[in-house]
Amino acid sequence: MPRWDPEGESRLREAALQLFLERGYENVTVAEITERAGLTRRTFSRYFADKRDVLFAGSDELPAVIGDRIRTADAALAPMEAVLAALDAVAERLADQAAIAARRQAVVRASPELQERALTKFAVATDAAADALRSRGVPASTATLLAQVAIAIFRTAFERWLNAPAEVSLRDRVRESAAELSSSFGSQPS
Amino acid sequence: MPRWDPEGESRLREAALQLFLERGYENVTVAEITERAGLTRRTFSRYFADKRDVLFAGSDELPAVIGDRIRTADAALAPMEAVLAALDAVAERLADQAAIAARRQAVVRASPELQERALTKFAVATDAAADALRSRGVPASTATLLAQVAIAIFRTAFERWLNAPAEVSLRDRVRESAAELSSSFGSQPS
DNA sequence: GCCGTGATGTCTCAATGTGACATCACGCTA
DNA sequence: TAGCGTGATGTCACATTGAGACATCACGGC
Repeated sequence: MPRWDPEGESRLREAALQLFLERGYENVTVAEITERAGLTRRTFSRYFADKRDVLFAGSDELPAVIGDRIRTADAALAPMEAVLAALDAVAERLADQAAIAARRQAVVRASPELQERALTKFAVATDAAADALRSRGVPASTATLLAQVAIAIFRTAFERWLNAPAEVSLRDRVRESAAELSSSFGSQPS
Repeated sequence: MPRWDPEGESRLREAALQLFLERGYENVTVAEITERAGLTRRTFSRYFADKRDVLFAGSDELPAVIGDRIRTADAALAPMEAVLAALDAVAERLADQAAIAARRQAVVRASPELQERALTKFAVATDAAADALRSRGVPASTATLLAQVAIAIFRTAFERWLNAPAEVSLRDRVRESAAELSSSFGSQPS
C-alpha cells in the first residue's frame, strides 16, 4: 500500500485520541490529526461527520444490540425486566473494553463539547430501547420513560465499573444499580 | 436610545425564533438573525456563546430552582421524595409557559443540533439535582442515578403536558409519570 | 495490459467564533 | 454647560470547520 495504508480510519482515530490526551480536545485541530495520520483534512471529513465524531466511532452498534435484546426477550417478561436483560447483553459486550473506555472517558470528561456529543450517543441508545419497548406493546411515552431510566441505570453502572473494573463485573454493577433504584421507589416513608 | 434599543438580547432571541420557524435552524445564518434584529454578528456573540444558545437562554434558572428545593425539602423525606417535590416546584414555574415552550420545541424537534444542546440543558439540571442530593447525604453515584431518573420523569411529564396543556396540569403529569415508573418496578412477575 | 472503481488529494468557499480596536450615547461631575 | 468615563455596539481581521467540485492515483477484474 504505497499511497495509503488500508487503515486510514483507525489511524485517524488513534492519532486523534493521542493528540486529545496530549493537549486537550480544544487545542487540537483537525489538520493536526490528519497530519499525524498522514492524511488530509478533507479525508477526515469523509470518515467522520465532524471533529467530535472521531472519538465516538464504533459506539453505533450498541443501540442495535439493546433494541434486539428487548425485542427478542421472553414475551412474559415485564417491560422493565426485558430492558434489564438487554443491559446485561450490552454489559457482556463491553466486558473487555475497560482500558479503552477509561482512556476515552478521560478525554470526554475534560471537554464540554465532547460531553455534549456523548449525551447524544446515550440518546440514540435510549431511542432504540424505546422503539423496541413500543414493539412489545408498551405505550409510547411510557416506553421513552423506561428507556431513559434504563440508560440512567447503565450509565451509573458503567461509571462504577470503570472506577474498579477488577472488583465487580459490569453486569453485576447493572443489577446493583437497578436494585438501588428499585428500593428508592419501594421504601417511601412519609 | 437612538443608536440601539435596550432590548438587544430579546430582539435577537425573537428574530432567531422567527427565522428558525420560517426556514429551519440549519438554513438560518447568524448574520441573518442579527440583520433582522438590527444588530451585528459580533454583537450576537456577546450575548450568546454560539448560535444554538439563542434558543435556550433563560433556561439557566431551572437547575438552581431544582437544587434549592431539594436542599430545603423536609429532612425527613426520602431522597426520591425530595426530588419529586422539587419537580413540583419547577412544574409550577412553567405552568404558564405552554405556548412558548411548544413553539420552541417545534424548532428543536426539527434539528439534531438543537436536540443535542437540549440534552446538555437537561444534563445541567441533572447535575444540579445530583449535587443537592449529595448535600442531603446521598452517596455520589446514587445521587446521579436518582437525578437522572428525576429528569427522565420530568421530561416525560413535560411532553405529555405539551400534548394537552388544558387537560392535565404539568404538576399532575409529573406525579402520573412518577407513579408509572414506580409501578414498573413494583410489579415484577416470575 | 487496460480500465473502472474507489480512496485520497487539491482547491475553493460559506459560516462560525473570537481577538483587538474604534465609535457612539449616556450619566456623572465640576 | 462642557468634559469625561463607561458600557454597548460596530469594524476589521483571523483561524477553524465543514462541504462541493474536480483531479489523481492504486488496486482488482477482464
